[in-house]
Amino acid sequence: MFFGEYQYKVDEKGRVPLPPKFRRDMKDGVILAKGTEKCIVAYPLAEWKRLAESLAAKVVTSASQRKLNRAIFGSAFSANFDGQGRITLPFTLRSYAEVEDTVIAVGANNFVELWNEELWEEEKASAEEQASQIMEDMGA
Amino acid sequence: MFFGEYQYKVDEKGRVPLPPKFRRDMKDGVILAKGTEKCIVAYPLAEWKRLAESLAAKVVTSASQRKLNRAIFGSAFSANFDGQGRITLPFTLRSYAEVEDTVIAVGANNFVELWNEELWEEEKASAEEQASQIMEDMGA
DNA sequence: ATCTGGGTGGGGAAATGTGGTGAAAAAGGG
DNA sequence: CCCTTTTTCACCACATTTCCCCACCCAGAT
Repeated sequence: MFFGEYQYKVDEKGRVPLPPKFRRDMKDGVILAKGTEKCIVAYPLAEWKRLAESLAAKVVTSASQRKLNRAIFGSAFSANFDGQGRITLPFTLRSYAEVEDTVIAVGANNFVELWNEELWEEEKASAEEQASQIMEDMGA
Repeated sequence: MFFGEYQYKVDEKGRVPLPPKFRRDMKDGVILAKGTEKCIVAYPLAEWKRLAESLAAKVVTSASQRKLNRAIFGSAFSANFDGQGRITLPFTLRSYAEVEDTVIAVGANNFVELWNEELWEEEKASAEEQASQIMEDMGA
């Protein structure tokens, strides 16, 4: 289970460390993919397989099946930790998430999200706003 | 399992490298065929055999089945990797998929698709749209 | 003060992408 | 049927990139 928020530098080669606690749950391998929001998502290998299977099972027609396959598998990259606990982010993903010299690693239960710093601040603010809105609705 | 998206050059002879990870799962041989969408599909030999058998089981039934068979088997070519990990794409397939001097190799679980760059961008956009739709329905 | 764990930076060896050359096979014409 | 021409395929060579390992620094704990 992943939680917490950590800030790291991205070096010239696109390498990013992940928190030691996260590494332990990802030592079998990591799959990187585009998030629905503008971020990079890192799944432990087992978790990603589970997700891919449950998605593949959903679809009926073969045309949409193929299309879905492309979306799921096409945007995925496998990554490994080096001796220092870093993974290299492919250029296409960095560009998509606007990750440059700083990255925020956010634990999100089954997976980890990697964000551009400013985009994360916005996302967090709006998430908290929504949360307090929901809380109010529940209280009333 | 194939996944990820890679861009390569096609040289004057129609040769295209595939990612090293893909090669390992295709070292027994590759079959190239027309995709249902406007792309080239590359199957590992084992996967191709499986596909051929499941088609052969249905072959007698209808005229449309026979047509499908001809379309698939008629457009199929076997290919081998050269010492540099490249395969040569037959001219008919290149022409069909509008592949010229650049190609995108996309992993799609059991097989690999080869796309013209612009056509792939279009396809990817619509595939991702569909995928996020499904994700929302699932509540993932 | 020393030791340990973790973040950052850099260098060197191996792997990979790309272009080219030559030999063998195929095709075509005499 | 044989010789010539063209095409195809496998191997060679280079430049670049990637990956893996080593070294340093900083902070907290012992």
